[in-house]
Amino acid sequence: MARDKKADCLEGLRKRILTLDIAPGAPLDEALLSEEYGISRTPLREVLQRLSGEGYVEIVENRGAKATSMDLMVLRTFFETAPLIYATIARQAAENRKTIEVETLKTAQKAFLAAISAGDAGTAALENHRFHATIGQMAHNPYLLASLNRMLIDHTRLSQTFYRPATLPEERRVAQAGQQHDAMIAAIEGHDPGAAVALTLQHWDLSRDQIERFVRPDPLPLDVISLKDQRNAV
Amino acid sequence: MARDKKADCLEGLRKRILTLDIAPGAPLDEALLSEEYGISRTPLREVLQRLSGEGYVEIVENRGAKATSMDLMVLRTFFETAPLIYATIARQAAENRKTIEVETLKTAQKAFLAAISAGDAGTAALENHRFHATIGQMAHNPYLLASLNRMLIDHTRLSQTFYRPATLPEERRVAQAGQQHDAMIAAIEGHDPGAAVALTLQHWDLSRDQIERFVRPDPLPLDVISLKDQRNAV
DNA sequence: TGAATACAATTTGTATACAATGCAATAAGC
DNA sequence: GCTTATTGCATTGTATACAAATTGTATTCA
Repeated sequence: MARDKKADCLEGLRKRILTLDIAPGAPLDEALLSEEYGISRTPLREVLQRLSGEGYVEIVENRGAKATSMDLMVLRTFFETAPLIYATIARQAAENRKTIEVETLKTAQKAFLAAISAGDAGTAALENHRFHATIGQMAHNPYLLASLNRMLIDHTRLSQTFYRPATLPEERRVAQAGQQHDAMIAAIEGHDPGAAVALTLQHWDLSRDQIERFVRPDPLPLDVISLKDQRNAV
Repeated sequence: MARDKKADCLEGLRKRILTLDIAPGAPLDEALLSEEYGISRTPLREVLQRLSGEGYVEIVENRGAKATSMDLMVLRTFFETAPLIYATIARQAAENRKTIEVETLKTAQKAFLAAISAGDAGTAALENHRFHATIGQMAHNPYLLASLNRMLIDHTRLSQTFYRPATLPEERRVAQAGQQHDAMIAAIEGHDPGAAVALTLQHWDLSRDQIERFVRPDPLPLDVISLKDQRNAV
């Protein structure tokens, strides 16, 4: 299996960053990682350079690499920019997709649904990432693709909780996301840019609401010790 | 001067690709370049990886690096996408610019005008690149910045002839581009997103017309040998 | 006590030697 | 004659050893 260790390392680090196994801002130790993936530091450093170009990590000279951080201002920008990029990519995917690419997209969707059914949250998030990255490819626009791929990194990291539904309404939203994917496939396959854009914006709304719940979760219960007891406690 | 050879190499290769000194699709020989910049292959390869991430070069495993190519379909996409990215970046630059950044932009513009006055076409193109990259920074949108930087690479390569005006109308257009820059600075400094967008679209129109003249130049004269002579020639 | 400095330890950056891969030219087989 | 092997060469990929830089710690002196 581990025939191409360098590729494994590249893919492995991508996954670990996307799933928050490596947290935003966490330092990446060259010696440790090269040991872990069974390669020397030279190719590992090339992997880090590449990940830096893709937006997964940030490298500072003489001070090593970190997983790309997500501060408040960037988050704000993320919400601002996502609809524009996603919608434009969807439009161009519907316009420019090749027949063979639709099959790739359907395969990604199948894997996505399977991961949801299996309750495998990490895999579901990664397969969702792959689904949207595939649509990005289908737009055949290298310029916008650069933006999209950067957005998808943060989007996947932000939506980690999405595929671990705790309540019935959450579960329903996950199922709805799966249905929206199917509708998007149909619009893209049918060369219908208008529908692709509309569906994409709906999909974004669903995702955005869920992310907001992740960023601003319900506050911890105040009444574990009742307020009255607290007053008398000291 | 050549204290940090690696940085020189990075910057040098960027410039050579932007000025078409290294043509689109041209292979980059590791041994040759490392010799040329006085560094070993290890850091040179890291430079190439980085340039790959920035969109300047394309690396194929076991087959080396090439300057990113510009085929017909990509060119079409370029014209399609540029207004959207440029306008959106301009809007956000006007909204989000910091005071200190305006000075940086003015410095870039000064260098740009100086290069034009000096008739230094290569430098003018590079300084124009720097001007627009600076506006990109000022938008404080890492997602869109990825798109913008990729567009600017191809834009600079396509507009190489622009700053080498051969006729009076061309010279006038170069001067107009300089004036538009000044107006854009004012709009961004004045926090006027609407004006920034409008000016940017005008600037794009000017640039697009010039690029079209570059891509589709005037046909070679047919009457060097008159048509009548041609008919009788064979 | 606190600031400054010298030193040690860890980490990053680079050069070189060697292994593996791909390409091209030539030779063998149908 | 055309396709298919084979061999040699050129180029890319990797490991290791070493150099440079940064960080943390201890020690000295005001």
